[in-house]
Amino acid sequence: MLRCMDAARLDGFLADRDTWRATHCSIGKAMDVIGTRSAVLILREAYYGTTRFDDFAKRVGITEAVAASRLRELTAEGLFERQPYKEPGQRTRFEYVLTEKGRDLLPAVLALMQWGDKYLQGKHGAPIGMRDDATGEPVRVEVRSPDREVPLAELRLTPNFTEEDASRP
Amino acid sequence: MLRCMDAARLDGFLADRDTWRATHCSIGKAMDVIGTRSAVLILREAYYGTTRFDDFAKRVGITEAVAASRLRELTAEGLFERQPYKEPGQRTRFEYVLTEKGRDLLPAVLALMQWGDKYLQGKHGAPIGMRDDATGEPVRVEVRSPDREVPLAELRLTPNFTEEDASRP
DNA sequence: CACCTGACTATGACTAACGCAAGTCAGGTG
DNA sequence: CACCTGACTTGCGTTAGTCATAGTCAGGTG
Repeated sequence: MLRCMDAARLDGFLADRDTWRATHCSIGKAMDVIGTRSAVLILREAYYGTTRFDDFAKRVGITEAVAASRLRELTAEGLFERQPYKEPGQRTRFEYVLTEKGRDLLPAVLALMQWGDKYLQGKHGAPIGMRDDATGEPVRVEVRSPDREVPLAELRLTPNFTEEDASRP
Repeated sequence: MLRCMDAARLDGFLADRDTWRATHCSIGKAMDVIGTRSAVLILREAYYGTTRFDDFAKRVGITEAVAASRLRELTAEGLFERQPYKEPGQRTRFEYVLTEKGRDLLPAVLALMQWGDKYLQGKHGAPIGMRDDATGEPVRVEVRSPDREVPLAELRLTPNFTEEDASRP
């Protein structure tokens, strides 16, 4: 515990890591919602503009059964809305449209992409480049305070709950 | 495909979403590495400063068997290094220390946390607050170009590969 | 040298995630 | 009215992720 040169700084009773469990941790809860490969790839496709059932299955490369399960779950969790639509001369169908909750996962998904681009692509590098459509400048995902990017070692974590809560389920 | 008001802009042949598959996609590759709940929570603990086997198992709340598997996999993938250390009067043991590759996943993990704080915590809000240790300012994960935060609808994605690559395995 | 402790390994069982293949079903088209 | 198509559902088998419990193993302590 003396060699924490690359860890965040833990404030208050958080500092004694043996006295509390991160049971209400948002990271765990988030993983319960989008902890599968197919869920994240469906989100990716939605960011690319996909809205229809068959397109999700085809473009993600999963079976229709899996696409149906994931879309049902993600809709139940409120990341997608199932909306009726009607093309002329066609019957009414449903499409899966991102909600704000779904759109707000963009930083998480892009952070994964950015990491994969750097470490998992070999010499080819990023297969897809991201730019600001308004300015043409490259886009990155950053952990930052208003003025600057903050590295892990300069992050300070403070509890917003009491020590008693920490031990409860 | 006309209602893409909340999707990224796809450049070049990317625009015709039916002609290519995201087979080399970094997001999928990243999910192959950290697609499990236990892997992400182990990373969280590492960011909090944990380095020892038993502590990972205990603090994450997983069995030692699972901790052993995940730490083995994450070490094999290069996110952790297994380093010998010796406390005085103790025998030599091993600890799991984050590599740069592991540390670089911080934005992805914090993005999940930020999203979970907003949507999965009910009225309590974020159980843990993040601040810049140098300035005391709050810290956020952002998708941004040098000057500003970029929303999904103003992201432009450009291919760094050829149309032929797009169809290959 | 018996004991303890930290770091694992082993066994067994259950569930979730996934693929493949086939079936259903509603409504519009010829 | 037979057919087609998009949007699913069903059934089956495999693998991966997880838990619970118990066992091993190395080395330092008394």
